[in-house]
Formats: sequence, C-alpha cells, structure tokens
Amino acid sequence: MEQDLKRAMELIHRGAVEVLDENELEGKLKRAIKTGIPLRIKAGFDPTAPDLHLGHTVLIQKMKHFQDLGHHVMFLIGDFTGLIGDPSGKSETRPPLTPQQVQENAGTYKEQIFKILDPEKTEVVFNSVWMQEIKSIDMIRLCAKHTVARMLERDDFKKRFQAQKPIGIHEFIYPLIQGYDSVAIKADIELGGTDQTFNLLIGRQIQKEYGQEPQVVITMPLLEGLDGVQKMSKSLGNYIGITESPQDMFGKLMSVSDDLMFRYFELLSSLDLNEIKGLKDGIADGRLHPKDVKTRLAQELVERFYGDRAAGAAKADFEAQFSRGEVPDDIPEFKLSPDEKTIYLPRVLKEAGLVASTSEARRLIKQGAVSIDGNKVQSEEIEVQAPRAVLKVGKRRFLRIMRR
RNA sequence: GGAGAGGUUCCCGAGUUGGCCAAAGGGGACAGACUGUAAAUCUGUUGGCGAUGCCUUCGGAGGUUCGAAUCCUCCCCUCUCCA
Repeated sequence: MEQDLKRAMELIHRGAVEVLDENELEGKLKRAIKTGIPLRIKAGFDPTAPDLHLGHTVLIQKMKHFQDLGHHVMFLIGDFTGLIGDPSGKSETRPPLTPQQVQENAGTYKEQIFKILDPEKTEVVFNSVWMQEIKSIDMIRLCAKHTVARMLERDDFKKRFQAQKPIGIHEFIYPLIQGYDSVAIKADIELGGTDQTFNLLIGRQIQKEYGQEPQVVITMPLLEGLDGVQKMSKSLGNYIGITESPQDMFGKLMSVSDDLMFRYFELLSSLDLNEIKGLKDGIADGRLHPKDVKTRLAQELVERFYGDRAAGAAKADFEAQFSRGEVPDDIPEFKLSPDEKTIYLPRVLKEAGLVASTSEARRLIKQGAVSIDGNKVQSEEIEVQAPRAVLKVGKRRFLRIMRR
C-alpha cells in the first residue's frame, strides 16, 4: 500500500506545475487503493480544434499516467462551452456546431488521442449532454454562486478590465459551466494547463456548493511553440501537429532553438531528468554537438507517433536535404506544354502554390531566393531547356518543372 | 438616457491646418549573408497587378472637392464618466 502510494505520487508529480491540494490528493489515492474504486479524472478539450499538437500531448501524457495507475480517465469535449469560447480577449461567441460536426470532431479527436491513451480505458463525454437540459433558473442559480469581483481575479479578465478592453458577460459564464461539468461528472481530479488554473479552481468551489467533495487540481506547464516564447497553438502557427508527416515533424523539431530543445526534452521525451542534465552538460563542455542532441529528440518524438522505421527515414531525408543540400524525392510537379520555351516565373510559382501572389514571387526573385537546378534566377522570364528542372524557393520550397 | 474618447495596413501604433500617403516607427513574418534549417548579428522585403504605371485599402454607407485616412451627414462597434 505504502509502495503503491509512493509510486503513484511520483508519477503524478512528474512534470506537474501545481497540485492543489497535496493532502487531498494523497487522501483520494489512499482511498482508491483501499477500496479499489478508481478515481475519476477529468480533462476538458475544445470541440472546434481537433488538431492536436505536441502542446496538448503534455496533458494527454498525464492522463495516460493516471490510466496506467488504474484510474478512470474522462476526455471531456466541451461542445457546449465551445459555443462561448474560452475567454482570451479575442474569442467570441461562436456559431453552434451541428451534432454531426461535433461527432466528426470527436471522431478525429479519438483517432489522435488513442495514439497515446488506451481506448478501452477512456470515456469520452460531451458537456452538451447535461448543459442542453439545464433550466434557465438553474443557470441563474449557478451564476449566483460566484461574484464579479472574484471573476475579475482571473488574470485575463483583470488585464482586459484594466486595459479598458471589452469583456462580454457571457465570458463569465464559461468558467462557471466548466466548474459545473466537474459536478456533473463527479470529478475527483481535473487536469489542465497552467492557463486553466483559475477555471479549475472554480470547479472546486462549485463542487462544494453542490455538496460534493472538491476535485484536486493538477496543472501542467504550457509548452512553448516553435518561436520559443508563446505557447504552442494552432492559431499562432507555431505548432507541431501530431498528425503531421514524420518529415515535417522531424524538420520542425530540428528548427527549434537550443534552449527550447531542452524544454521539449523535459516535457515531451521519456528521458529522466538526470539523463537530460547529462546531455546539457555534454553540450556545455563540448563533448556533444547540440545538433546531434536535437536529432535525438526529433527521432524519439517522431518514433512515438510513427514507429522507428519512419523516424529513421525522416532523419535520413532531413540530412539529405539540409546537410547535403539534395532535392527531396517527393516534391510537387508542374507540367509545361511541349511548345513552351520560356516561362514567366511569377505565374508558375503562384499557380504551383509556392507563393501567395506574383508580387511576392517577383520580390523573392529580386532577393535572390529563387534558383533553378542550383543556379540563382536573375530574371522573371526564364528559359527551360532540360526536360525536367528543379525550382527552389527559399530553403524548403521545391517545384519540379516537367515537359509533357 | 446624457457627456466625452476612440475604431488605420498580419499585430501594436503614427498620421486628421485635405494633395509630398500603399500610409512613419516597432513587432511578427519572409528572404539573403553567417551557420547546425539553432540562437545572436547584419542586410533587404513585407496590398494586388506581365507593373517606372494602373487598381483596391485607413469601422460602414453617402456627400463636399480637381483631389479625402484626413472635412460634412447618417449608421455600426468599443471604452470612460454621469444617471
């Protein structure tokens, strides 16, 4: 019993930022071990963005830990709260998703999360199920359990309030509903990113109001995106999606800064902290080259989603393209008619989707960013003699020109 | 309901005695040099168009004018104070 508890506490704490409250967690775990009744673990997700990225996996890995410890993991899809949009300053009330869309998104979610979680042990729930039924008067009673002053304690609201930015009343409802979800599913523990701390804590309070034992809140760090500063998110475009190709995943990982690489090691890899420290020291005293260490990270993560064969291939492709400057095999093609002797490059680049506009193409040509078969292109109108030629724009955009 | 401030290009933010404004500056992004597709640094680009010009942009719709982001009218939205 002591052994089990210790093991559980260790695993649960790995990577976690905060556990509120430690004693309550221990109490719940003890009870679960004693009675054999698993704890109910809640984690909520937005219904509109079923494109999971590595940032999400930090949380999903933690869910997995609980699963491994034998607890009941509930993957909550906030299809009702999704209509409000989590307050972030720019979010707005969103048009309702149709039941079909919700189901589709849920299906996509499942495909993705089951790369990590055990489908047999994961319950997927939708908060529209109980929120759809709630009566207006009950909604108002729910609102009555919180005050504006306390709502304004939330960092995001506080900042906007002080900056005189608009705050919609409906945005106050979001945390309340999220809290009510915990009541509805009788959550013992809720997991979330540190940005969710406020919402998660409201869950505790609301549960108490409804006569339940308050959930334990465990927050996980937010993974920085590729820029190394802002949190990884699709809308910022600084993400690595878990459904991206092994090549893209590998390449994006190789492009992160050395500092960020260690953050990724810490939050995403399965290496223990001592090993990571060893790598860091190795680089510091020159025994290891940072690039090799980064390669190891990229390989491990690609392997997790695609297996070692694909990871090896991704690595080989990467080195061929960037270390040796070779042209990748799998590049888009553009077919010329046999009588076309010269081509107007901006048009071709635009039609092939390598640039957004002919103006952009012209600028890039002027800047020396475009080459054909390794030779820099000087003019917009070029002759193509060989039956096939490779156009390159910047470092990673390729196009094969072929004759029909 | 009343009074005031404000809505500018991807973002922030100049510009409102009408022309010199496709619109300063910063950020981001992209490209070039240097490299390890790292960081840092330096340089350039950053509405569209087969293009020394033309077209579309400054919350929306009209109007004044040879000419409007800049002036007038109405409308929409945000914030502050008062009630």
